[in-house]
Amino acid sequence: MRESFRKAGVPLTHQRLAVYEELAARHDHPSAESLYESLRKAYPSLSLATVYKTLQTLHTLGMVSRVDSPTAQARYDAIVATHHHAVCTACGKIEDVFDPSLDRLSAPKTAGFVPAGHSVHFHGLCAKCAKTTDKKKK
Amino acid sequence: MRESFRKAGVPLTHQRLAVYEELAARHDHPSAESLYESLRKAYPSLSLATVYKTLQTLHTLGMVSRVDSPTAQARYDAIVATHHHAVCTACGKIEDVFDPSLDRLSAPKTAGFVPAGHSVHFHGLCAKCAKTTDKKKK
DNA sequence: CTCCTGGTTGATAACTATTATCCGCTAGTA
DNA sequence: TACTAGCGGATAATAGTTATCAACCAGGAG
Repeated sequence: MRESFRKAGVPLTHQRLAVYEELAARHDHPSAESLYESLRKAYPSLSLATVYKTLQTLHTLGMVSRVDSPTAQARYDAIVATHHHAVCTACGKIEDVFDPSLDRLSAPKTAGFVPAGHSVHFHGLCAKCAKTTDKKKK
Repeated sequence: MRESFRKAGVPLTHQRLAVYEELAARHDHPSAESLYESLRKAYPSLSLATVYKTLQTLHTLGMVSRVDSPTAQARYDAIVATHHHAVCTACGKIEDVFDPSLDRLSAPKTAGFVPAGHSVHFHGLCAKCAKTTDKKKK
């Protein structure tokens, strides 16, 4: 934990530790606001902006994951048939993925959950961005 | 098309037709704003709010699908290991789904895409909301 | 232990995506 | 063609998130 920060060269502050510990203790996938509400009891001076910035930092360090898509905007599609998506993490491009084998995934075994459908999100680099990244490495 | 509207009892206006046709003609999963930009050339009087409202209408009619998650807020998770989610469409609750069989999905065959990972989103009703819906039906 | 310095914090303003409001107008029906 | 419920347009309002910037703290040098 402490090492992860040192390795990345970012200071380990009280606030960052507090945000991470709170998040690790909860299993309800809280939003930034929700974390802020919980934390302000123990740290009244904590700012909401700090929670956002800290979550961002932790995310880039790979210590935390985001549940929802990284693009804030809702994006639409005239294709209603079941299909899946490949999202480019660099440019945000969304490509359709048609693969019937993905359509027949078994429903989750979580007790009482009534499944209505599912979708698979692949994330990675699209052809164009993969090439660009390649060039940078050279 | 025209029937879908009649069946649902909603008027088929020029604007709705225009939005749908534009969306059907594109395959880049445009956002509301992006559609608005394209449409305002042919329909200068079109309002952005109308695009939003129309997309919402089309979505509830099942004629259009949203790519991103329905919850606007980003939600975080201290679990970095590969796992999946079951999202309740009624209350927004997110449950973790651990199922190794889902972790080994084949990467998309889209040309040039460099996959980094994937996640499966189940959507449906959680145990609590399924019960509530049941009561309403009675 | 103390000082220094760059990165961080906190408070707030700004910004972006989306939704609500209100009034004039239009699609669908008779 | 006339009627009327619902829609469209313009704008304000809202929610979530990010930018700004002065004051402050963590962590290394001395």
